[in-house]
Amino acid sequence: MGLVPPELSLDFRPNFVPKTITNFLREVSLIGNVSDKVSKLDAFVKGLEEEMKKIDAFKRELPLCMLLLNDAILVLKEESTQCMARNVEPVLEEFIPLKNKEEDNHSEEDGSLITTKKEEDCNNDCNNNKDKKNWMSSVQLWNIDGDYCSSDHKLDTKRNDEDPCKSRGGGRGFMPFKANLGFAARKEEKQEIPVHGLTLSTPGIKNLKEESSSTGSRNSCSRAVPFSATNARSSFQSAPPVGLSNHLQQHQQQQTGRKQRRCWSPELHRRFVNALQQLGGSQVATPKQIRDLMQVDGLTNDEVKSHLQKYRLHTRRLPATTTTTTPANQSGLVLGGGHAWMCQDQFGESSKGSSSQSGSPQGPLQLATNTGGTSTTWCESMEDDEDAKSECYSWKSHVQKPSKNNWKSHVQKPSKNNV
DNA sequence: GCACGAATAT
DNA sequence: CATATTCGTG
Repeated sequence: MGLVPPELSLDFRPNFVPKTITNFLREVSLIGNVSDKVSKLDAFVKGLEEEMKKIDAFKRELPLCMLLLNDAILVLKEESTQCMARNVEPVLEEFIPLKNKEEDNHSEEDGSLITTKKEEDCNNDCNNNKDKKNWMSSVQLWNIDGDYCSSDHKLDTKRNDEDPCKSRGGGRGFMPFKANLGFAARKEEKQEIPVHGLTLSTPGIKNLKEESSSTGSRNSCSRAVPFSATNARSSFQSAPPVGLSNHLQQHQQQQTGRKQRRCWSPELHRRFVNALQQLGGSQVATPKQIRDLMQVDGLTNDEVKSHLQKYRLHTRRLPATTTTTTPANQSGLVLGGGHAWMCQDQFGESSKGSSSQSGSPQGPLQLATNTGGTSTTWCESMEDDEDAKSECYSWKSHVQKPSKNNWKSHVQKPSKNNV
């Protein structure tokens, strides 16, 4: 857009007249009868105005068309006016083209632009599917949202299988909403191998640190994806696609030193949340219990612990934004910073005891989209309850104990961890 | 020695 | 940021 050629520049408005107009004026100039001239001019203007209306809807996408039409209309009107005024008719010369119509096609380099086009062409273009299409595609503002929503929805409703890790190029654990914001899309949509996310899909490889350092990517999943270019390096142990036994995983882990990043797919998370509910909430549930309930093969305590930690973290710090904790939110799913947490656990009430939900998919999840990018809007509902319990928590949060280090030195437990 | 939560590293 | 690891404790 910023490339408007001189001819189209607003600065030239008074001088720039498309050839078509020029030719038209030339014709008109040949007419002796002034009234005829005027009527002809008016007719043309009218036609242009009509065209203008037609493309009005596309003005955003066809600014140049609008501009040209507008220019033409102005010029013709002026001409018409002058004509009537002088009753005679000299003028037209000023509109005489410097180039010939024939030049149209090739002349200027920018020629590609509308400069060479006639109004009609322009109009045609305007009505042209192609343009419309472009226009439409460029509108994406809502598209994005829609996309996001839909995909999201998809996940929620059918989340049976695969899941984001695989379906999305760079998918990450939960629903990677943010990712696709418009541009990003282009990235390698690696559709590589079907790494079944679900279950624990631990994607297998451990390209961990090495590759992580190279790309710095933080997409857990993508990282895990076996054959991605970035991972090429770690190919030496191409990942066993799916179910990779713990055994194997461990083995690999040993080799690489670092554990493979677990991709917490929505499904996985769902189970996690489910387990939480059954256990009475994130504040009381312990990693081990959770893991047991989740019944996910290969899932480790540490992983659950880690996830739980984050979960708590997120659920607990409710935006001081007060309010918004409408009861309605209770079963909501919340999103923050791109991740969606399903805080369904409002076990506060019912849920807890009922084992009913264990296997079955949880009820309808609702999304509380918070695209704001701003941080959180965690639905904590239940967490409120928990906050009550958070007593114990509070002391934790009061980390402030600086003495810690000192103690540490004193205590100096040499044991296990050091290894 | 295990399980946790918190802190820190990646 | 999300996840993994480490640390300090009970």
